Amino acid sequence: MATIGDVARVAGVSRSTASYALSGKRSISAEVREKVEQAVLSLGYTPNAGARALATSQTKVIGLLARFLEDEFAPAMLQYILGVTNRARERGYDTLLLTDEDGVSALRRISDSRMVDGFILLNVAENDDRLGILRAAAQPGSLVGLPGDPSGIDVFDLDFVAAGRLMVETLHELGHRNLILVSQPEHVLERGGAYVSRLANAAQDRARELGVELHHHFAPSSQPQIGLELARLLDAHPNATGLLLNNEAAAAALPSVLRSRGLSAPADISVIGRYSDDFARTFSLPYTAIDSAADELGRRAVERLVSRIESTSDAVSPIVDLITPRIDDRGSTAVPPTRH
Amino acid sequence: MATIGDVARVAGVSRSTASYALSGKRSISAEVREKVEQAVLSLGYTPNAGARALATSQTKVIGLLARFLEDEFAPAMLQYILGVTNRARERGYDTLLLTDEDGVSALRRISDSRMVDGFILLNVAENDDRLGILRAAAQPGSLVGLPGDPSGIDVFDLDFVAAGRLMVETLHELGHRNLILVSQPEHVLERGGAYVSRLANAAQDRARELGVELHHHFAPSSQPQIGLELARLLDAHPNATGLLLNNEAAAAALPSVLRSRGLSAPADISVIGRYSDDFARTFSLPYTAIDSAADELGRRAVERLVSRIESTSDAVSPIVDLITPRIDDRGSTAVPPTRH
DNA sequence: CTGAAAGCGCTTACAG
DNA sequence: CTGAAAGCGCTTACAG
Repeated sequence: MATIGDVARVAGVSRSTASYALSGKRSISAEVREKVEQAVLSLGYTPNAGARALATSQTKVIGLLARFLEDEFAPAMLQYILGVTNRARERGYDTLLLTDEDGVSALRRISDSRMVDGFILLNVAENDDRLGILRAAAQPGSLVGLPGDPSGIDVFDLDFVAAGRLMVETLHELGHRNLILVSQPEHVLERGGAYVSRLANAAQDRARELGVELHHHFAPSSQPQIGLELARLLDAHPNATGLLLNNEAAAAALPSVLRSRGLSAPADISVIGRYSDDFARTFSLPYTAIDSAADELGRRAVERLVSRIESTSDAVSPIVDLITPRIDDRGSTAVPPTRH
Repeated sequence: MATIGDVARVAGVSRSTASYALSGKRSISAEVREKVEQAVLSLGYTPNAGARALATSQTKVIGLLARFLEDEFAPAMLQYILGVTNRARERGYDTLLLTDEDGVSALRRISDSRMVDGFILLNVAENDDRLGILRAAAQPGSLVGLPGDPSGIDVFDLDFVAAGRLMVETLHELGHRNLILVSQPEHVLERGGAYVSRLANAAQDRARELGVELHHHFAPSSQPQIGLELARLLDAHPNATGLLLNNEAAAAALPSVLRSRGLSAPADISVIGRYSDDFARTFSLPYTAIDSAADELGRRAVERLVSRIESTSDAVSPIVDLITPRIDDRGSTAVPPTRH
């Protein structure tokens, strides 16, 4: 492989001149620039990334820490990952994907060896043990997922409080007064998925304010359990006219549950879910839903991280950026059916 | 960050001795080794990856090229990716995930800049334009997906010919003589997904040999089109007693299609799919299926790549490793119903 | 506007 | 068994 020395020799200039001609970091005569560019072309020169990293202390690589938890809907993760890799590339960065079981030691290993310029952490838990390492690391980081203590770090997440309120308000406005909220399993919460309770509590509070009866239940995240549980909940709350789903598996299972009971949405029951647009397409789910905005969260995390990496002053104060929930109306909500 | 120089100073030895003590590449007195290890611990020393890469020409990173094609079932990709990243880590490698639209230039960019020691290409097409670059690259590569011309490169794929035969044989043995095969859309084939026709042709040939009538159809890969098409096929072939699905969306749509027709598998119709075990779990699909073995393919590709990277002689001849299809019996096949 | 030189942090022949 | 030195391929002050 050609080196900058080869380029310099072919162009008949010094190595420093060749380097400056390529970086544009000092003025170069048109003539010399031309010769250098010719040499680069004829030699097919590309800078050696390791050498450049050593000289500049910049790798142009972002470390992406993905956690794959049991009982989590893994395909959803792909949207976050693509949001990150694609936007990173647009900003001139490549992505090192870290899927180690032990995120703490992966983070330490990559940080200490200076393999990346910054980190993005996915699936951040309420009390995430990776945050201590990240705060002490030499490289900046962005989180996707709001932890209990976000101090000192940039955080991006869906506004689950607003999401819970929005779900209730939307059906309340249509005239619903009796709703069921199906959350993810309780152990997701115990593991640190505080967004589950953020949404549920906000929904409860808003329901109380509006005089709406809200039945909140944690439910399994896999078939066939979730299907059975949905049927049980519909039996248990016969007066409920609306179903709020903060549980992807429940959304996927609902069509067949409704069909087998001879019900349809929104004629018999209104439904609002919370999942990604992509998830809706994959499963062809017909429900109005709050988009979880996975790719957008990934993109924002990258933007912020890159500007922090490239900013000279490191006194930029950290932000917590909660995306305002947006409803994708797929026509599964309506006024409640008139009882007879 | 501490350097090897710091370690040497604290341990009271030369930098080369410190380096050798850590690599174990020459014999070191127990006493010196002890002092060096102490120094490493007290300083929290980790080698700088860029410097090491520059000195050794080894990055300990694998480049993973993933293509996300329209009309492809994206979540399936995640299994391949995890198979690769996890096995790579076990072998001491990290993974650079490349999702560039233009795989050709991504491959060239990463190869020329010496950012990785080898490549794994996912979703390889019949006539994949990345292969030319890969063959000319300084780093070795493994393919997941069999191209038309695999010469000179290690290839890993499911044996789709055997899969087609196996599907037909399994139902033939049970007594079925009239089958429908649902393939992915024809444009998947046109785009280079030759596995579609490899499976279909093998199934056709085997059916002919066994005196089985086989109706082969390309079908859409998204809802609601695929559901309608399945219904149409069942109408068009009322005497068919078995359904072979080489189309993930068809498998996902089938439960509701059967239910709405009052049919059930295997009582009324036998079903064999071809998708990953993980896919079956996610959608809780009840069908017997040939596992697409995504993670196993990823793992094998890594094993081979690593041994090629680390082998001194580069005269190792390339292999084409086709995984023998394995049927996961979920009870959706039986003897055909007796007509009356 | 350009060049000679130092330095980034490692590894590894070469000498002893 | 250990050390001094060269070299990997860049970038960037320092000098002119």
